Amino acid sequence: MKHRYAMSFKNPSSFVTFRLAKLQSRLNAQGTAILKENSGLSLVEWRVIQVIRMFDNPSLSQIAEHVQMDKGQLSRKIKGMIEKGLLKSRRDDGDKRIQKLGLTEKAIEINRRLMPIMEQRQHNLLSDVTPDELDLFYRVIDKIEAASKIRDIK
Amino acid sequence: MKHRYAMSFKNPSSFVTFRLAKLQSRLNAQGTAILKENSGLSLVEWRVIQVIRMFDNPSLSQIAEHVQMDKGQLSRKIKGMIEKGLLKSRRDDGDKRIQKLGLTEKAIEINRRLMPIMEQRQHNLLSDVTPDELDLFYRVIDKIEAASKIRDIK
DNA sequence: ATATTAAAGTTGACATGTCAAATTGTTCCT
DNA sequence: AGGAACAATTTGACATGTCAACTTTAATAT
Repeated sequence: MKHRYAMSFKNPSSFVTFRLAKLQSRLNAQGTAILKENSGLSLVEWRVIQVIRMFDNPSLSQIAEHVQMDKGQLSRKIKGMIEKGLLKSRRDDGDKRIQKLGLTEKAIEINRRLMPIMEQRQHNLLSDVTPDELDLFYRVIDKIEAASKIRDIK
Repeated sequence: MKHRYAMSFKNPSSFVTFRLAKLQSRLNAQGTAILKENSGLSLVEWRVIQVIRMFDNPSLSQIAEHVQMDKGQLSRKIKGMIEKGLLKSRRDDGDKRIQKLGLTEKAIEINRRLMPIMEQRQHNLLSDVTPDELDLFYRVIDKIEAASKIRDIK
């Protein structure tokens, strides 16, 4: 179903993208601060750990896909995380290009400690949002994301 | 009204922040690409122009507030935009610390050309979202943003 | 089979973002 | 008035993000 919007653009937040960017900026700052207080992790490191934890020894490319992140950046990040003793990698048996990534005990331990804090944060962020609203919110996000993948703009 | 969520966290998108970060990453890439094809502006430059256009000769701090951006970064960005002939600044008559920023003809011209393209983009992004859904979407964003400002986490 | 094309990951160059300290001008207090 | 506390902006140092080229291995197409 298509909709036509009478757009006024009286203020910059008339652009969804603008509004989202602003929110994102706040959430990043808050998330970074929480992680700093409670661990030595950066936001990206936290996200990488979540992805590895929730998927089965993903490859770098798969992680990049899940966190929608540049492979180059991720490559360096992961190297750093291996040096910090958070991740371990082993070559795939079949395809020798691929490195499968897993968490070390240290990362699992940090995650165990951090998880309740991050869940609490989520709870706080959503405390005024009803479950129905949240459902719809996710659905709209999906729609916008789907639309953002369509190549032609003009 | 407070809600308690039974959170499962089976996949990383169980975190709203995660889901939003991923969307944001896509939208940034798309926005940057569109601006590159149709102008020489970066995303931040585009946003700065919108803020200046929609408010009355704002100061650097006011812009920083509206785009939720680091003042240091903005300071450099604005210097660059002045050099590129997009912005003009004059010292405030009363308070000599403040610089009031305005658009040059060049920026106004670029904006005139870009505006329909960016509106079209917004239209495309939202084409599957009903006006009601969009309303709610904005309301949820507001709630999350409000919650993100509350200092105490624990 | 072998040549072409493509995928996974790495690297370098450069733009952007973040944080804190420094600078300059204002305001408030006594 | 004189100084402490503050606000607006700038600067420096350093982390992160982006883009494109490059290496190695795999898949595909003659």
